[in-house]
Amino acid sequence: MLKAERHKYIMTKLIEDQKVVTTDLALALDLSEDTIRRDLNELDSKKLLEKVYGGAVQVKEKSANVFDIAISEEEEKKKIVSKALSLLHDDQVIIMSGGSTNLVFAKLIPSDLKATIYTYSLPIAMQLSQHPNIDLIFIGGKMQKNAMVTIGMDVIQVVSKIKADICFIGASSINIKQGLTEVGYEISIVKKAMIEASDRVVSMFSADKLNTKMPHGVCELTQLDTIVTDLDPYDAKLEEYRKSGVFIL
Amino acid sequence: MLKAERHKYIMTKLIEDQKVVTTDLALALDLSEDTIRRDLNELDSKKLLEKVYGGAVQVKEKSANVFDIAISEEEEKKKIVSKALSLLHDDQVIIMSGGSTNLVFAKLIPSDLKATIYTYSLPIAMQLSQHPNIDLIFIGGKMQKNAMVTIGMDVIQVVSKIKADICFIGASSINIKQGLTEVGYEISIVKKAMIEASDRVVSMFSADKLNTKMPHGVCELTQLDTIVTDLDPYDAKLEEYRKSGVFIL
DNA sequence: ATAAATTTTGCATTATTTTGCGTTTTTTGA
DNA sequence: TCAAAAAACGCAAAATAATGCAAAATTTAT
Repeated sequence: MLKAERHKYIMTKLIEDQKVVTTDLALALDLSEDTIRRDLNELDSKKLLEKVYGGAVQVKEKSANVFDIAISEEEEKKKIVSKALSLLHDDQVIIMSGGSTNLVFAKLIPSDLKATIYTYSLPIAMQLSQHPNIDLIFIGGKMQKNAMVTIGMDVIQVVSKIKADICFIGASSINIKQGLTEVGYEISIVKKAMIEASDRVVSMFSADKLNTKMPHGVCELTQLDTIVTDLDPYDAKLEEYRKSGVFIL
Repeated sequence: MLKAERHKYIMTKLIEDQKVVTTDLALALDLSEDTIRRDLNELDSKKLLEKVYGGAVQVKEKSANVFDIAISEEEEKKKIVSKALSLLHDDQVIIMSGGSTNLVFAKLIPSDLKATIYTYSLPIAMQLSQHPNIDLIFIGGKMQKNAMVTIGMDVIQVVSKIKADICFIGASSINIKQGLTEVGYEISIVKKAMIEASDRVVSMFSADKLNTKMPHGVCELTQLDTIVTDLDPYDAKLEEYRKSGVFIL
């Protein structure tokens, strides 16, 4: 009996019974348990089954839940965004861009806050739909799949008609000379529109974004009202930003 | 019996009865209580259950995670929607309403399907954003939070401008006389617009929705092209629906 | 076709895991 | 507070797995 045949037999048996037992297989195929174990190990390393003590079971298909979004350094980001909670007040009209920092922010928004929030980020909208007192408006359009945000003219058109009190803009990169810059052209346009539509512009990001640059400009430093980072506001790294007149939380 | 099997049995039993009792398990599985306790401890440390004096109970699901959406009778719904997969073709323009049945459908859409899909459901958009070949357009508007869908005039306006090949409409209720009916007025309006915008109208639902009624009418039975249920198309319960001319999958 | 090289297999040995039992400790409910 | 039930602990026996090795089988090269 060929090894390939055995493997096929094992896999068939596994589907039939949801499991296979080493000793049973050795008996049925008239082979030593060692050989069976080697087969099982091989199939296991190919992820075709999961070897367990005494035999093997079916691989539990990782439910690959689309919905649990991994946030890197969530604790770090919590520290950043919690500083910005003081900027929130009842009856504000708020625009939020996408990004994991903003998502963490959305999680921490107190549940008694009464406000109107516009966003074009799917995860943020999901999060905010838990808040009973927030009027949530999702800005529709073509989805950019990896970032889970809508982009394009539809988004711009809606954003440009909003009169918001404050907007929270995630940042890909920021530096003294170019200000905020973005990887994607389309996102940069949307963020420009957000800034136009808002009385106050807040950007939250971790310090490693400082003094970096991306191809597409969003706005000058002077157009930002407030930036929030994990650093102390009086940290030396923020010296030049402070000089530019932007408020640092 | 393999340990993996036992663990599976315990978890199943736990979901069935909301709890498991050590002595009962030892009896049912014909093992010492020590072994059961060890299993329970193991599953507890994996956070799959919570061990208590005398047995174990379900882990108090951290509802903290907004993103895992519970779908009741998911397996049942899979059976329904998989029948409808044959209605999908490349290059179609599709509109999908919300609802858990449609969400299950979205999960099963083959990843090589090239199509344009419009939806106003957050979870469905999240799901479809995993599909590399689908052009996804989210229809924005005010969020109805519990259903995680957008509603209102903004939605209607966008939908009414779509020229779709096919739309998939979840159903709250259906009966011979009134056709499709909905709990919410706003949703009923949106669905009307969907039907107007589509060449072909498909509704998927489980048989317990048959011959029930909600306050707000969506459409007559004759406006539906296809309905998909868990029943056999020639089941007696569907007799009258068949007579009305609607195609039954 | 034959010899060499490689792979596969089974066995002995050693290591690891699992399991049930007796005992002690903790928890529960009266 | 006390007694019964359950859990934890240590331990030893049994089952299973890993490892090294040599024989057998298969493949490859000449």
